[in-house]
Amino acid sequence: MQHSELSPRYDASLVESKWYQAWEDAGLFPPQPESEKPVFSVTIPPPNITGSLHMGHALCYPIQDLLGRYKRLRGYNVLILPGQDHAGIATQGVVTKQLKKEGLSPAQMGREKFVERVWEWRKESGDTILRQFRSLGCAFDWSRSRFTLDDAYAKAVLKVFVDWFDQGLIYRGKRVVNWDPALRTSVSDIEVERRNIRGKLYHIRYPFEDGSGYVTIATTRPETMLADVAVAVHPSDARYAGLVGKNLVVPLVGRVVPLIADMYPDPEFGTGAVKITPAHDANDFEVGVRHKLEMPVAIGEDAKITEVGGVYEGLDRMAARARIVQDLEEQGYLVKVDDHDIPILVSERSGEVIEPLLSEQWFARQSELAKPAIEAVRDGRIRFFPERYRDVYLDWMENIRDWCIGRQLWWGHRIPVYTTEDGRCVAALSWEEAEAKAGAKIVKQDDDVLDTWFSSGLWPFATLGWPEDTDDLKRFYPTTTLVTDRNIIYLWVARMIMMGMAFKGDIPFQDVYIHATVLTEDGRRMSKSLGTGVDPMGVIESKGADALRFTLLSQAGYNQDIRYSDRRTEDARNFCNKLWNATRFVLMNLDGEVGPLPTPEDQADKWLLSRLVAVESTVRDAYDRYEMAEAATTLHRFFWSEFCDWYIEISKPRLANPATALTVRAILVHVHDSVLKMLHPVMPHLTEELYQHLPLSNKAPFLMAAEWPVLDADLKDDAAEARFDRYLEVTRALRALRAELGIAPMKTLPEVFYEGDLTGGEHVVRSQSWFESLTPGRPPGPAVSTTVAGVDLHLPVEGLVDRDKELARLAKEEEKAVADLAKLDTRLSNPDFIQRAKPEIVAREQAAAEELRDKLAKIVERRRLFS
RNA sequence: GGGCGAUUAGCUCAGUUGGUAGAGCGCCUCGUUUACACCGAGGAUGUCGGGGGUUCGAGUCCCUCAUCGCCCACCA
Repeated sequence: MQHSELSPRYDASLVESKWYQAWEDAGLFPPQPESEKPVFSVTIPPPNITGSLHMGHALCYPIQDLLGRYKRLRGYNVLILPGQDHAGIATQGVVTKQLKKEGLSPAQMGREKFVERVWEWRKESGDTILRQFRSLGCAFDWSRSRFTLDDAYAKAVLKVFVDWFDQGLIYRGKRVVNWDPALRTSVSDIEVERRNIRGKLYHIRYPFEDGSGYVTIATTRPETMLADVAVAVHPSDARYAGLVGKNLVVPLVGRVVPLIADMYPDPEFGTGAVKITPAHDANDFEVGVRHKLEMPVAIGEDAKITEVGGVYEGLDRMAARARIVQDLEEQGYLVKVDDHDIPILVSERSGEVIEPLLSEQWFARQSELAKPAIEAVRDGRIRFFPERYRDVYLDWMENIRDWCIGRQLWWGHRIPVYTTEDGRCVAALSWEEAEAKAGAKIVKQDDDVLDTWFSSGLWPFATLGWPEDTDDLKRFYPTTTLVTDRNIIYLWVARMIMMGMAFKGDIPFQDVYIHATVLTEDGRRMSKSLGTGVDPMGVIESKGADALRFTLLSQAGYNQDIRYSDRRTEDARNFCNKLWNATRFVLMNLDGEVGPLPTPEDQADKWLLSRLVAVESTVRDAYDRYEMAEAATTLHRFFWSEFCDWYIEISKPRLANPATALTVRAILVHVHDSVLKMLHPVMPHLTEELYQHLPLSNKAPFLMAAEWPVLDADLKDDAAEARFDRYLEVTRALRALRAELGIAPMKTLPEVFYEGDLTGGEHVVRSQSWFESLTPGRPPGPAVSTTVAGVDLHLPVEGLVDRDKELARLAKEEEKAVADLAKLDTRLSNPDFIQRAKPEIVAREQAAAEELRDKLAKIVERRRLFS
């Protein structure tokens, strides 16, 4: 290909989809079928089919793509298995909302029709997500894509349920659950958000049945008194000594309830007496169980008062509260009302206030399952990155509670429990199997579906074909790495580990990388409803997927938040352009194929190759530790500053010289090639395009399928780097001197003089400070001078120098040197420092002080010349 | 109430094992030279959240407080 094909400006839209298609056509996404290579496997967190991808996804999935691409380059056989999650509650919510706009409701349609409708939506949303993954450049194995509600997947889910059921790990029980009255389903503890709101604390008088006074209780939810079955006090509470066992009458309701003693009430709070409503409060439920109390339900699934509430029946919970408070007041039961901050639970799915509600639910016992899952993390078979999340996980697992696995929804895996004519329950894979198993006629299947996380918990092995003992399962399980969000450590990560240990007897993944949350520029949550979200697809359209990837990946390490800023995408876009143009420069200066890498003789070559070895090692190590940001910024800086700003500039005169051109060309191409490979995991499309233009002798058909750079460690040369840094320092000093004298940058001047050692770096200093010649010694005529890194520099001037300005410049130089020297002298005159600091530190400081003294003497001399 | 993270230049962030504070953006000055103005050169800018302590030496280690964020927790 000719360089003339490259325009002076990079246009991502012309490049990205082209290469994505080419990779896919070349079959580079699936793992190689027969391969001796080590395996790297990932099953991606299946996104919910609730709409389109957001900025968090634009970080999460490119990280996984980055890892896959990196490992491919490093010689691994890579599987990145994609898919989607049916996301029961969330999806049912989305579709219900859509139906509402059409004036329809799930209830009207019936279960079957509704589920059909959700499948239609699944197709639509699924396609959108797929398209977006592709535009992000994710090289996932689409041929193995899975959906958590596919037939094969469902088989795995049912098997797990039936096994656990038969082992007695799944049971039906009455508990107070988090009831979402909007979605009419229970939701798990980890899907509700605790919020404090300003509310009231009502003090209410409960008279004794025998008329001997009353007990005052405090409550924030007076409407629940309709279902009160007791009043409890702490057994040690002296105020109630002798009263326990007597009966009280619940006001308005008239129910006669006992005063009981229980450890639950806190004598310090309020009056020390608590009304007990087992059906509407989890704590009260525990008390109710301990004391074998009745558990009437006064607030129903629709959040309205039930027939238990007598005259209040049919009122909404909020309206009921108002009425009850009013009635209490009128009838003289209300003692006082205080302002009080009260905690409420809000459903993360619907935003509705959760109603704690007693209901019959399916539960899975967790404590036994947790044990091996705790062990696996404790003994390091599973590692968390960043490590701090290990403790977060362990804390939760060690206090794990039984898992309410049933949801009152239609969209999901229907619970495979069947009831026989004679009222027995069996779990089975199908209706027929249930009849066979029970030896009786089945009359109905349970109406509920499983919590979505029950099915996603099987993801790392169900996607690979389990329960069949497939080749994929043998080759790719346990997977290598899980990349996900910290919000679902409990919901998902913990469940996968438990289920993997239980059904595969082995960990589901070795590493868990928890990525940062993407926030807005001012640190707020990105949310569609708040209007603070930024659409990743818009960024891709305007600046390209590689620019977006670089923006996010260059901020991804062990941090917990990332603030997304459009300005950073501009920088990333500019970086793309820089890479593009550097390639143009290299190509313009080539003449046919380049030879193998020569042994560096020149100081500039030694320096660049030594730096390359260092960079490669840093980048490889950073990728290995999931420090994507470190890798990306290291490459950014190396390429822009060291390769472009210095080496390319230095190479310009050397390319014009036939004696050095061949070497320089080979090094330019070699280093450029290495950078493209190392950067490919971050910016796959652009690097592929540029790689395709390089005239390499051992070129792979695709950069994506190439090999990670293998460098000769002997090229690392610390002495050469230190020496070269001095040339750069001298060059910068000369440029600064010119700038201070008002001489235009890059305008070549005839001659500059120097005293000191610049052996091997003369061409660097001369060309980069823009002089025709760099002459040892002092100039015959007048000059302005400076000293840096032990080298005296003299720039001849011809009466053009403003005497006052030059004196001012020297005064400034002197002032700085004096200040620096004073600091050093203070340190060096401290006997403790001389005695206790490391000798090499002391020597360094002494040498620096010596150099400063020398410099000061010279400045004094130079001032004399101008005064 | 407990745990975790953050606090460094106007903004967004780096700062390895303690050894005289860095980058990008923005700002000021200069410059279109045949890779790139989505560029190059030079420059200005910091009581490293506050207070203690350890140390010859602390942005870095220890204690403590403050502010912001996240997670966990049964106070009616």
